[in-house]
Amino acid sequence: MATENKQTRHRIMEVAAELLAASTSGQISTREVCDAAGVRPPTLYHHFGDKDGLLQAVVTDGFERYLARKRSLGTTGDLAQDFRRGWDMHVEFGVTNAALYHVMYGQPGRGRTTPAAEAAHADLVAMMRELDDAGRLRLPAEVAAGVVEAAAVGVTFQLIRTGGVADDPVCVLVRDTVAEAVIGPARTYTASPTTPPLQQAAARLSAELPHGPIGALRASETALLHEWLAELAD
Amino acid sequence: MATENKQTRHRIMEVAAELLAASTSGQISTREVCDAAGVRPPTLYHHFGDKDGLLQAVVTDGFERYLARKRSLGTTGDLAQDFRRGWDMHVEFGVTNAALYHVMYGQPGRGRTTPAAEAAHADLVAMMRELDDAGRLRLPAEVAAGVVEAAAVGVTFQLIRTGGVADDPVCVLVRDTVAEAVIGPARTYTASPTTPPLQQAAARLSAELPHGPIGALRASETALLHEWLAELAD
DNA sequence: CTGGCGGCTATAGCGACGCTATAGCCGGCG
DNA sequence: CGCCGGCTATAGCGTCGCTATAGCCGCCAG
Repeated sequence: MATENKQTRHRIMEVAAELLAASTSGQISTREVCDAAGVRPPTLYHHFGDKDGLLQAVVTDGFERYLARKRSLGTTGDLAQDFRRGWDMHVEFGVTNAALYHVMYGQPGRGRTTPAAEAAHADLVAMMRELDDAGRLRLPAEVAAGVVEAAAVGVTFQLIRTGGVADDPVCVLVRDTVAEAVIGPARTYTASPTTPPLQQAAARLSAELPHGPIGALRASETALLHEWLAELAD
Repeated sequence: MATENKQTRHRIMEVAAELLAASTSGQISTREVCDAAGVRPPTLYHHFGDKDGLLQAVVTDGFERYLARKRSLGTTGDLAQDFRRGWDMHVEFGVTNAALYHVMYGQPGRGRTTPAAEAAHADLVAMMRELDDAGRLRLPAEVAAGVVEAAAVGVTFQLIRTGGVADDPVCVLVRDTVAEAVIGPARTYTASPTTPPLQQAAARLSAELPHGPIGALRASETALLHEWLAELAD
């Protein structure tokens, strides 16, 4: 029982994360954490100070694992695609760890920012700086990071509320809209080689198809059609 | 002391709203509400059932006042400008009533939606329908409402966190970006009839497009796409 | 006038919460 | 061996959301 310092601390965090994930209300009590971890309250408060300290430790740990996984994927070479992948991973983390995500971004206090949220913000600013260095950013890096963060957090909360998943059309739509507003075109160097017939046909129709209602299709439907054609031509 | 039913109930709600606005943590206790209102706990629970009932009553009342004020402004005649004004009012309500806004949209429970949030959603869908009827919506009304809601709530939370105001550049940027993505240009009545090149392109894509899911499109979506292509090629 | 009736409120208290003052365990070091 | 310091347990404080019970008081029939 001597040097199980780290072990006890780690076990408490594990148990707290499990209870938090299993909780429907997103709230846990320190007492149930203590019971489940086989520990008395003073031990918990010795390691984490107070309940908020425990929650912050749990969410920071979970988010750092997510960040490590994200970084381990490296880059695809295409900054715009890296952006989309980063967005999707952020949303997926929030949806699969709804309770933790609320601890990160759902704190009522004015001006409060959790360590995990600050880490996410720093990571985002770094990506924006990368885009800026490549000459593909349409806005100052800090403003762009603010735009992306606001939109991504909003979408994630929405998906949590509606029980949606990361490939929800709303999520993809907002993601690509924000991407287009923030990221500029790649350097002219592209010159897409050997476009498959399906993509050619989609691009051709996209060029011919007017915006607004046509035939039996309403304006909203042609708009969605344009969206799909862009997806197919990509 | 007889028929002060409504008066007592109303006073409790007023006191609760004040305490909630004055609270830095965004949390209030039923006991301090009772003390401030000069009332004992059973009275509070008689009128509101439980603490959540009180909070919902307060937030619903505040939000209904906001909705009434919004509707009393009428329309400007320009739907796009109405959209921007509605966005700004929503954000302003959230920023100036941060605690209430967290009760509306910051509930951890999966799939939970508060009455006030549902009212806001219904109002938004109505506006999107109006845009659709005018032929200026690029997306189905429900999808558009989801996009706008996610972005607006995200921006509002962001402003509350950072202590910003409604005319923050990030807010305006996201607002106009979303507006451009959702709202199309005013109708021009060019009414281009289905030209042969369009029909050719539609038929060509229809031949190339497989049945079943492809890329980001689900099977149901490709099916609908095939339908529309047949419509265009007709 | 009066006596019951029913809606609203107060008294008092339950169980659970976050948190802690205090003391005891126990391995490492002189 | 003794003592010292980090970790843990016992027990409890004050507060929380909520409620069982009873009493107040205007209202209406008798």
